[in-house]
Amino acid sequence: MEDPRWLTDEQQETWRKLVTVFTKLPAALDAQLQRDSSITHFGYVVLAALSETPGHRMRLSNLATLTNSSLSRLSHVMTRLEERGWVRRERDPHSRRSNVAILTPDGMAKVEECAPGHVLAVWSLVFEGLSQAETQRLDDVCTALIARLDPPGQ
Amino acid sequence: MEDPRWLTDEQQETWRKLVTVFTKLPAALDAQLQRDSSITHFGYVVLAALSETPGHRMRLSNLATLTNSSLSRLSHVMTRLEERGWVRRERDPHSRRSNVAILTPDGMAKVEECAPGHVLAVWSLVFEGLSQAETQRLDDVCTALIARLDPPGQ
DNA sequence: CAAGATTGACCGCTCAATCTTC
DNA sequence: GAAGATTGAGCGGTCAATCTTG
Repeated sequence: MEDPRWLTDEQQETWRKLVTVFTKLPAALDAQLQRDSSITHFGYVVLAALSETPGHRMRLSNLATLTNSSLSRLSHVMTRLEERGWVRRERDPHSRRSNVAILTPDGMAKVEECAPGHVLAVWSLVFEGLSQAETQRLDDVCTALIARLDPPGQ
Repeated sequence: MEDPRWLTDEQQETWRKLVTVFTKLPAALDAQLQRDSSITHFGYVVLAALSETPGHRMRLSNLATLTNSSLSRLSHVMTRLEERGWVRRERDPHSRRSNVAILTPDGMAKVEECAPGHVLAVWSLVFEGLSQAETQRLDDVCTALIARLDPPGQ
């Protein structure tokens, strides 16, 4: 666990599998949502995040953090979601340089329309095959990985 | 573990974490390779796969399967890698409708140039923080997920 | 100058259409 | 017609530049 110049055989094997997972899982999610609801997984994540928030509204910078995206990416997506009538933007009354994303009624309806198919996909791609103990292990592993990915030292 | 209509609270929480991982991990890998070596993670995967093969050559359809990509995606990437002189294509002598991807000497040099930085990134993003037991659990979890993602019933 | 946000150019991927070989 | 592969259009994302507010 000390020499970063190579990986052990076990680590290489595990790495290949992890790459397969993060290649295929997002592709499968996007494919389902695109096919059944004509929306990106990330677009859905944005709408879903707003739908769980009091007043269905949130500052863009906070929304970007919550959805693990850059402000630039979020802004582009907001533009597309706005064109479809699912969100709108408002100036934050408390700070003139902040903007707030707001879920429209149509947007809320869209989330509710997408959710069943998406949940089914998540369930059958991930959780159907996992026992409660395995789910807990998946959670632990993700927690450990996130600790490395979200630079704790800032 | 039976009703696909909703996820349990634990599953929802685990799902959020998993989404964070497969959002940030590929982004971090791409960022490192792009910054230090001006190559995509997927481009690197293609070159690395060829570098481990006898004769540094492989049929495109096999390479697509091995790298979890569509033939279309692979073909586009091959075009870009070819323009940079790292691979070339040849007609398969055994089957006139198959093509073979071949790693050039420059391509081999490119892999060797990229590898140290990439390995260091993988190590510090993933394995540095994991004990051997945790690595084994990560492997198990990935194996379980892949079983669902790679439709076994074809 | 930093934080919040937007914009445009460029690049990579997906999807459907197409071509060739079996 | 299916398998192997390529191509072009269109879309989503990144990066750097820009604008405004604090």
